[in-house]
Amino acid sequence: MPSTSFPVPSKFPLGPPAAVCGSGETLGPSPPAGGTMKSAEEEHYSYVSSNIAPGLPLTVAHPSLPAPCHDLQTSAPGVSAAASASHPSGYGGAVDGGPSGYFLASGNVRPNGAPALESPRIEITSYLGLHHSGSQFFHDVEVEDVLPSSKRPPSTATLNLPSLEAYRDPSCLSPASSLSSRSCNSEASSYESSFSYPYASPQTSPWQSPCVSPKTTDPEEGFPRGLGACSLLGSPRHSPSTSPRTSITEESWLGARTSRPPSPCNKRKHGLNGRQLSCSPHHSPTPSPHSSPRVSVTDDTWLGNTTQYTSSAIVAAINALSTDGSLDLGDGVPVKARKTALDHSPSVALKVEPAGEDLGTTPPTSDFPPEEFSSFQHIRKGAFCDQYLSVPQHPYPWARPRSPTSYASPTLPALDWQLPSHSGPYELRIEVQPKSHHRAHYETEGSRGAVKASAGGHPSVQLHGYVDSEPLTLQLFIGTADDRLLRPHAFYQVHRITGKTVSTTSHEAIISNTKVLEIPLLPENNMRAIIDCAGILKLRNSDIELRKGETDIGRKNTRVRLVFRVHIPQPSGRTLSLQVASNPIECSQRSAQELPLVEKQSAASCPVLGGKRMVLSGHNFLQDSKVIFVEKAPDGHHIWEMEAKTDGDLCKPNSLVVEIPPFRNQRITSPVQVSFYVCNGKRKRSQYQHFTYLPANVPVIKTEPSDDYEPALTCGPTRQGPSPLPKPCYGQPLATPPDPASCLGAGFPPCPQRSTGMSPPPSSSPKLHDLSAAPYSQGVASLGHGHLGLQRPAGGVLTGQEAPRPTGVHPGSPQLPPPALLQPQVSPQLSSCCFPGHRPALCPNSPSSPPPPGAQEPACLQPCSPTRPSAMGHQQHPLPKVPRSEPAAARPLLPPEVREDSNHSLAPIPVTVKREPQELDQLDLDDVNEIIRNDLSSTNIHS
DNA sequence: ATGCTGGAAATATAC
DNA sequence: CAGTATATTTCCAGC
Repeated sequence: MPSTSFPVPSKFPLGPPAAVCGSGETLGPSPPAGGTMKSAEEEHYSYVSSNIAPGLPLTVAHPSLPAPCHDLQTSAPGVSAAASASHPSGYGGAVDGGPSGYFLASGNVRPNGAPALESPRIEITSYLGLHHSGSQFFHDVEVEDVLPSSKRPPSTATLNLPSLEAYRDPSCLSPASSLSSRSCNSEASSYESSFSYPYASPQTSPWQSPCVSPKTTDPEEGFPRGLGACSLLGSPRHSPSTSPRTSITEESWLGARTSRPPSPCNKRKHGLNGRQLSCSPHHSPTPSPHSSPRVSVTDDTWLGNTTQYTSSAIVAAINALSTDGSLDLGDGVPVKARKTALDHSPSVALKVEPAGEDLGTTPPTSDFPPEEFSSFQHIRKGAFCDQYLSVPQHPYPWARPRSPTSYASPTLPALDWQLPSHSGPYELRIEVQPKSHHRAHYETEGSRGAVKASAGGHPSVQLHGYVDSEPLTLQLFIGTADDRLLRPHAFYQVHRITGKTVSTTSHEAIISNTKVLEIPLLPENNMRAIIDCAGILKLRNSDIELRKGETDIGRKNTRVRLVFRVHIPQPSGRTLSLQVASNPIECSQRSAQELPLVEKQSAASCPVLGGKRMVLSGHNFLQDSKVIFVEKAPDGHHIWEMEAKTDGDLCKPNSLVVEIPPFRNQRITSPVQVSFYVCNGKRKRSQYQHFTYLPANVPVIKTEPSDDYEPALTCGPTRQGPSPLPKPCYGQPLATPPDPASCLGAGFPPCPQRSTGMSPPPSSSPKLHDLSAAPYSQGVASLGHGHLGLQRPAGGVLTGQEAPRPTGVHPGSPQLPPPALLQPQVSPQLSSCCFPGHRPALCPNSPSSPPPPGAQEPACLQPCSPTRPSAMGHQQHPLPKVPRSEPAAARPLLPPEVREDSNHSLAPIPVTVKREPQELDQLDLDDVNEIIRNDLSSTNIHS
């Protein structure tokens, strides 16, 4: 099929497309490629939609849903919108945020979207700013400038790439690009689905736009492919496998990029080298097969080659597109990869990204394939925003007409915004939680299937309170599961599963570098969807970490949450957005087999005297497992640590009985939140579980602590009571998510919505706090600890779980926290920040950069308003906040506790401070510092 | 033949 | 800087 499309190799026409849009153009290209390519059927759904989306309103609602359709819609629009918006604002985030809140009124703009979209375009500007890096996306121009011609051209389209890459991050472009490439590359192999994304592109990020557009669109599927196509180009060599590498391109580009050099790069390269070849710049590498994927990376590198690439890439791409493309690719690529690749060739292409880049730049144009492009283009243009989504989507003929719907809102809230799970009569709830373990698959592997429910079957989500007859679209993406605010996970992407065993139709879309699965919610099904179409794809850490804007590290950052969103059109013309996150899911093979996991705890609280027994339910408990209770200071330091007695005889792999130790201070007058974790050895610790000590005398009533949990937990409803077993507290958890409602809430703090309603409520408020707190805490803690969450103690908010992270998984986060947090959340801000400076990267990175809090915050506030996009709010908070939040969350809490603690005096029990924790923290810190360093260095370079 | 797994070797990183 | 411990990725093989 595709081939045809390809037709133009030039295809890369993407370029053209892009052109269309302007920035979008970039996208355009991609789409084409992708779109076309795609193959398939599956995709088509998407495609269609996508396309539509832009054009159409998503809304989707419509019946169309029926199938595929919906796809598009929604998301896209929203996204786009947002994206666009963002740009303008700044970075993406902003954009979104900008918008307003959730609701957005789409109305305004949206519906048509067009208008709105355009605005978004603005983004372009941004890009520019970004420039290259950022630019990735678009930039054709930019690219050109920057890049050597050779490269560019080929790549041209470039944009695409970005997009692809984009997958996630927006961050920075440039670097990203490289990254992306990698990603791409890698993907390539895998690709298929994924591909679409370009992952890499981190940059893209920025706004989405970049990404968005291109990718977005379709990401996946089609579009993406498009991208892919592009990529392909790039890849040339790789094409086969490597193609992906395209990345190379990127890297090459970068040259600078180098900056990043950081480890990742190195690693990769090495890797490549080692393995494949790579390295070399050119493709040469091509290396081997498999590796190929990686190789790509290597390639990436390399550079200069770009040119070469280009051509070759192009060729490759073409081939690919053509169909199959198979051809080429073949080479190195491992079988699997190949297959995929081929099929997807497009995908591959995508991967190529690099090429994309180039391409992007260039020319696009031309070629576009057929109609589609046009379509796309149109769409895009119109939409803009759409970008994301749409684009890709496809043009395919098939595509259906979309309906119209509604979707309007261009401005859907950014994915890193915290949204409530319920508002007014509506509640988005996860009826069946996913299993706590799901081994994610790499691009180089075949799918490992859909996420399943612990009791068999699959997770299910239902929207309660919706009485309209219009179908809606349920969005699903992979979110983080750490104690910071919920945001798209940089190292994991949702993977659409199709086949005989899948009963739920779905469509992929890429929003701001994050793959989003769109699933129809039909009134006839009581607005309930069985999620049997969602797998989890793991992106190589090295590919993601190189992205410029990326501040998180992948190592030991293997837990995710399924995040569901639904956008409900309101009579007022606005759109109400609800979100709920699942319990955490451990995606690492190793971690799943070795790390203890606490799913439930029979008690959530107990009087300071302790002595009660608590039953922990979970996995990987050993006879010698230890349960450590910890009280953390706001800054993350462990004020008190106590090993609880366990009954070895009663220990089973799935359950552990512990005796709650007495708290160090028997005189507390208010509940104190502490944490505990199960330790199977040095680096084998479970996540932190929340626990609350109650004043001995006081009959405390509050439940707050539990709030979040409570629902879930409830465990100790009373707290004290250890009831055996209560529910699952989800200990893990990440907290929030667990509860449906809660989850969101947390995020938002600001938000009104929830808050409004909720705030008061335990959960909500708490949550909010949590979130904020958490971030901060971490921030504060700076490092390691992070967990401050605990602190919240008072509040009882439990964040979810934190992990005792020995590792530092989040390391980055913690420290970076600020940055990291910022980015995500703040997006807007960041965006803005970034934009201006480009440095998006900087923002993130620079720790220092504290974000312009002011700005952000403001934003936040707005969001807060219920309707609004809380997004901002939280985003901001996070960022700027570090400070703030902390204050808010942490401090509040702290005060009490802290005081007491500090006083110790009170505390009868001597406080024992373990160092380990600290060590851990240190580790984290180190990691963080390293990251920061890298970022800075890269930054400098750029500058 | 394909997709989904579970295992585990090969690598890459962290200590 | 080398060696060891861990974590991540890639491969294999079975169903």
